[in-house]
Amino acid sequence: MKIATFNINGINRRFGNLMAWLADAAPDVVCLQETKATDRQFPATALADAGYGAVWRGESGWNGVAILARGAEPILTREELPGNPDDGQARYIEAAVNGVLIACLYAPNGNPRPGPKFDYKMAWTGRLLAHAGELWATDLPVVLAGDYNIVPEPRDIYQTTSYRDNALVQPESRALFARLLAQGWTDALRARHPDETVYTFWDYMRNRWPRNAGLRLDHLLLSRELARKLKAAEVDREVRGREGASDHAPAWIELKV
DNA sequence: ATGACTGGTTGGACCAGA
Repeated sequence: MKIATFNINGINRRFGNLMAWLADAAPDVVCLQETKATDRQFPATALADAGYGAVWRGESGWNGVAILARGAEPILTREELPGNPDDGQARYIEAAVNGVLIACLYAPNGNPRPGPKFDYKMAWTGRLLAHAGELWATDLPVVLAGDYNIVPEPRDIYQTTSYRDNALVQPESRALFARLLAQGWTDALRARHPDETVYTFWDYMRNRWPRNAGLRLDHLLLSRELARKLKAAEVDREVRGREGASDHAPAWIELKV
């Protein structure tokens, strides 16, 4: 079973890129972030024509998340992160596919810092930590996949000082990610590549892709049982180099299921 | 500190991303 996460940065603007990658990679499950489409604008019919069932939650202009399943209909279990009924941003969706609980998340960026956006990042990611703790306690097979907007360690970003004050690399941000791992979750990409540099995002600006000036922001965290079944974890880097690409590349895992 | 890239919402600069 192959499960991917991909910050698509506009599903309709980049529908051709998405279709080409789906045809090549043939993932069983795809977590999408930044669909930037309202629920009505979501291209459910075209995805169904390509063989993918979907659940989605969008809003106008920004954010938006979706879970696709090849030859199946995901069974929706949640469409918001618990803990704040006043938070209307479309950043979380959760569904069961083939016996695996898939959590698709798009954590807030948090810039500029300090300020209300950074406070929101901390609060939202804190709510994620709480929910992840509850999921861990169920002992279900769970994948927490998405754009966490956190660079876990210094080696997960290219050599630079330009991100020094950025929300993505702050000790408070990294501490939240570390607390997730401390619950027991396995960071699949790092587990399969303990000594390699792995990036999933390259800014559009300043030739960051040709220079390989990247960051690792997209993560797949695995529950205990699924970690034992992990066969492979990779980033489809070449997708970032295509015409009209998102600024993120897809990351995926292969499970023995 | 600023600018540089891209998408979306608009009807034009502006917000947001990271």
